[in-house]
Amino acid sequence: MEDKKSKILLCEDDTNLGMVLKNYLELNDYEITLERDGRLGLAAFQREKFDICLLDVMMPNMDGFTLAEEIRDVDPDIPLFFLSAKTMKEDIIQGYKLGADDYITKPFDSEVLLLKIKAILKRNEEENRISDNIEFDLGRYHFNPKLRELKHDDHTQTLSPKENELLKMLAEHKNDLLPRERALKKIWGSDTYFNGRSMDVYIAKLRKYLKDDTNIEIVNIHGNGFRLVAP
Amino acid sequence: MEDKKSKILLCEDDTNLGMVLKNYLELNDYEITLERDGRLGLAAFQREKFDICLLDVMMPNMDGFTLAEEIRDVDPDIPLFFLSAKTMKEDIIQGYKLGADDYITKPFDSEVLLLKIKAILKRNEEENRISDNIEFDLGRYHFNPKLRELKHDDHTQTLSPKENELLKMLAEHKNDLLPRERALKKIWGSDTYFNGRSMDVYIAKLRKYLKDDTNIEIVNIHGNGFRLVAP
DNA sequence: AAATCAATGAAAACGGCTTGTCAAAAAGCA
DNA sequence: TGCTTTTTGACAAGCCGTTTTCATTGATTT
Repeated sequence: MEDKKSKILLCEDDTNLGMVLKNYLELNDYEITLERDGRLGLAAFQREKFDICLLDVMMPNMDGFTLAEEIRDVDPDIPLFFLSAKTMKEDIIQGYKLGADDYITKPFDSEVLLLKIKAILKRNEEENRISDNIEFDLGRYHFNPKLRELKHDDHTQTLSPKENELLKMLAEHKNDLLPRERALKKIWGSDTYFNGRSMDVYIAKLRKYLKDDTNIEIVNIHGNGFRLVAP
Repeated sequence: MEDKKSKILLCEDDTNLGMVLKNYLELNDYEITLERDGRLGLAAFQREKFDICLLDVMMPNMDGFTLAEEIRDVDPDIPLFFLSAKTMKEDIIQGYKLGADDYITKPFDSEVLLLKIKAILKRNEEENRISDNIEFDLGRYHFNPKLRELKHDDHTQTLSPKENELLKMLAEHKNDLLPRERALKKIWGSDTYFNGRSMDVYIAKLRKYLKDDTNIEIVNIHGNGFRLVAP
């Protein structure tokens, strides 16, 4: 499994600036989705998985602040940068209130922007690394995501990467809802019909692996997601 | 025992500063490889072995932070110094300071730099002396990487350099995952198709050497790496 | 309650990629 | 030069993820 490029959602209605920035960031090995207004930005966000969002404040259809709220509804943790010509103090304050990680006023130095992006992504990476060594007890089972190992008694099942990631997410939400959309975006990268079907296949596989402890169940919550029920 | 000169990788796009620094450090009995951009720096790093890296932050082709990440991939422990003009935003610097052993702002006093280099190298030398003499017990086997010797009962197998390095990495991660990519970058210099094939050949060789103790196994974790299972 | 559409469950087929293995070629080294 | 070490090439075997198909269940409308 290779290190994949980090994906950036860039919402900017100024086509010139948007394209220039897109090209610049692509040269620096990021994958950019550029949308030209807030509504399109939200659609892109709901469809794909991003590592960071760069939002222009003033855009047609939906402004950057509103878009930020919508995004925060779906993912409370994703880093947000606002790009804005406004130096109004109130705007900046509102930006940070919405949980912005940075508020960048135009014109800005693209090199500095790049370094800020890197800094944020690196911080997030390190946080992920901490949760990398977690293991789970599920009834009679013991689950080690790092080794992709699901044991019980003297049985050891090696999980495939996708099985492993899905079970890990379920275990992190043990006895709680794991929303379909969340899992699809995190593991499959986007919430589409076929990815959804694929996920169902994996749910079936996990159920088979876990069937030796009748106290453990993966319950479907229709139209919403799954819940791993376990002591 | 003879002291070999410590080798320093210096990446600096300002030719003047680069040459001055190179000469100064050479006068102080270090061996310097000077490269003028990030990509060349990485190439040099993969080609030779260094004791410390001095990286300019702003360079053509690949900036110092990115280069640092690449270097850390291959060798997580090598000391890194960043050299940078002062104009950078403090917070960015702060973010990256974590990975760096020092962050030096230009203009700097070369004498101070020299002292810092000495201090770091001395610390590392001591650590290396310790980790250099490690031996491993693997089931019935005893493995001495320094002598490249793998013994069991009255059998002694002398390992080739590559066999030795690979088994050493596996042993350092005993019962844990050794990621493919990590081993490839560290031992082969880069993660390419043919290097991967080569590594598989070596895994097969090691398995053959280790087959006399059935408690020892080198297990593949598909797409991920290998795990040396041993008591 | 019947009809209908959408969401889910389960099995199997397929294509692509990773790994295991053997052997020969190439590169290093004494 | 001979020897060991390492890389390359070819092929088989295995693993994985997606897609397809068909069956089932849940929600909604009538």
